[in-house]
Amino acid sequence: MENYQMFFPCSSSAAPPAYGGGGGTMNFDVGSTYSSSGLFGLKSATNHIADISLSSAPEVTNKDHHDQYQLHQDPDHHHCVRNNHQGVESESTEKMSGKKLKGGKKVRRPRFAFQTRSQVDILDDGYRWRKYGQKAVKNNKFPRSYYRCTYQGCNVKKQVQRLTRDESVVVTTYEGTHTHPVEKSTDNFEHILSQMQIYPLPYN
DNA sequence: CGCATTTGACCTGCGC
DNA sequence: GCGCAGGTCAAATGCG
Repeated sequence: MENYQMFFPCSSSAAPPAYGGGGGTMNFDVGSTYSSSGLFGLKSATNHIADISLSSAPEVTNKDHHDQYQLHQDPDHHHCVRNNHQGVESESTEKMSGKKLKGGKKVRRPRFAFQTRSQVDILDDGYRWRKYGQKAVKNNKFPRSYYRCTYQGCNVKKQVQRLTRDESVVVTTYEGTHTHPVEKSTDNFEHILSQMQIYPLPYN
């Protein structure tokens, strides 16, 4: 049985900024990403997530380089992490995502990263993903894997990476919004999510 | 056979 | 301009 432990670093001492109302239960107000289908479009997830325990994250701040993932979202800007460039809205140009976009300005899509403690890299969030790349990441002994939702017309992507500092921690970054319902029953995960408390970090 | 994964090449942005 | 790092593509390969 996997033990998924969500890391939502609490920065209780610092009042979170406006979005989502700050603090409280499951209150993302992040425009497209938190769609009607749920968190990151995860309406729910996982058949086999059995024991997910909320945690006021142990110190996960990672000063070395881009490992510095913490729960964050960036509707328009890149915050803690280097989630820069990327995100072309147009479906037709999706293929060019991250590549040249002649004459066009880039529109950044919101991204979410969160950490989970898990033996496995892939959280079964109920959607079907196809791996399209893997890269070694600097200052990290684990590679980062890139996945795309396989549903036709859905251009949601996610990245999965394990932290060097703590091998049991998996960082998942979602980008985009699912345009379709979840493909499997994932009631359990939905229940988990409904109980989560989110404490967004302040941005600098 | 069809679909998913692997993996090296390629492209782009950024910092120096 | 150059090198580095991140992100994507696509051919090859694996698997059911």
